[in-house]
Amino acid sequence: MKYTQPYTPPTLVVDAVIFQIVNNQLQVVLIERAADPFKGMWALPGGYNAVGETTRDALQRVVQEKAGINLSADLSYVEQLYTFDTVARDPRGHAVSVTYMGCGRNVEWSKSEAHTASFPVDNLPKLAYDHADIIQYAHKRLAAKLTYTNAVYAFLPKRFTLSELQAAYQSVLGRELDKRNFRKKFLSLGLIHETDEMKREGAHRPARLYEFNATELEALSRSFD
Amino acid sequence: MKYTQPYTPPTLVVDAVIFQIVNNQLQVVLIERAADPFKGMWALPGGYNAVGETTRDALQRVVQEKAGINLSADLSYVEQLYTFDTVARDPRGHAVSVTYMGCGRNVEWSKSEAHTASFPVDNLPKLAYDHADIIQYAHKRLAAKLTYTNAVYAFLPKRFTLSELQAAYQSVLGRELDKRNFRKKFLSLGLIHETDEMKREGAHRPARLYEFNATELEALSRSFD
DNA sequence: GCAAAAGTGTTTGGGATACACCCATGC
DNA sequence: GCATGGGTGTATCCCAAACACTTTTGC
Repeated sequence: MKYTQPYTPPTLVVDAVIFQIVNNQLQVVLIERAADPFKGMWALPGGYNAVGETTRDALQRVVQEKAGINLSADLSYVEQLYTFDTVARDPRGHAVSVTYMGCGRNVEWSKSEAHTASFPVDNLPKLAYDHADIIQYAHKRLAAKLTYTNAVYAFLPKRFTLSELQAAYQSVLGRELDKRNFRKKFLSLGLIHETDEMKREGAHRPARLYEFNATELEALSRSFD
Repeated sequence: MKYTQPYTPPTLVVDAVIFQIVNNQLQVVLIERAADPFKGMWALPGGYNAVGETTRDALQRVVQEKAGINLSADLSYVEQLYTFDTVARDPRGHAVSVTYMGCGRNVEWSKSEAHTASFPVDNLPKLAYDHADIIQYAHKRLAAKLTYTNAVYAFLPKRFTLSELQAAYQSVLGRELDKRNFRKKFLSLGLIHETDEMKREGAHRPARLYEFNATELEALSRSFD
């Protein structure tokens, strides 16, 4: 059966805000636009959503095409963010963007992708479209998410030290936390368990390595912070 | 300039979850479908989003057309919820739905709209499409929203009693709250102020009427509950 | 021995929870 | 005077916040 469609739909696009932490800085993966509009400016990886594919599938495809990143393989957490739809956001015509946010660590792109790079969220280049707004929105959501879920796991290796965990929080929240209170609180949440492995690195006392009990998103019993 | 569009976009639709509280029950406004698919079943008011109109504008239009409700006039709080996009959600073809949630009180529709009605969220009729999922998602989000924002104002008249306020919370959260603790906590948030007016009704002590300081959404200093 | 990060406890204040009775009114 | 909902206070417990020194290692 065919839709009796009285209206022409707008173009549908998807865009990805891909976060990772590098040198204790929260960074976003961007691509440099090769063509107009906004040629030479940086933008979120994104592209068209065709009929018959979900936005999540389209995202996977365009992030692979545009940035050489495999979403499912490289990002341990992906969620839909918001749908941006102001009529003038794309100068070529009305394009509705369903945006996603993803978090990973050491996100890799093929070397051929010379126009892919990762920038600190608090020091972004000039951005195309309304992408600066989208990133700001994503950052706010991410910070909130860390306070009431176990989402940090997405930024960390399988085994990690408590200092690394705390540093991840600090990078996302943008402020310092008290070491003793942080450890006490986090350990009391029961999300992680210690391993018998230590991390020894540099001229100082080795650090105990921990693991998450679950690497799927779950709500915290008491919200953090 | 014209898009060089390599893909045909899916159909874009908008759907509204309109909440109100009636007899201390959280209810949702639904319309009875007059045509296939899902003829005779109930559904969220919604419809096509044309190129050139924002989803918010399309929502306003279709909610007026389908349910005879004026969103801006009748609902004091509206927010975008989520975009549902599974390919099979509409049997006629791939339709991506940008959904919104709105809250109001005594939401009115014209008498001619015989196929519009309001149902308790915990006792819904058989619903078309994936609308049961959408309502469940909206309800969860609404409950969360009440705990960290002043969003309840949308369900209440300009002046209201503390018992009415508490009842609104209870209807949304689906559980009882302690009267003394509720009042102490809510008053300490500084969101409302008392007026010199009393509500006298029935054979019992009159109740002090209160007003919100702001009727725009704001975050609570300490989260509620 | 010294530089560097890991690790560790206690005190204090404030808010969450639990809980029961008197007040003002209409009839 | 009685039925109905409005209105009020206290004690306890847990958690958040503030805060500084010792431990283990590599060189």
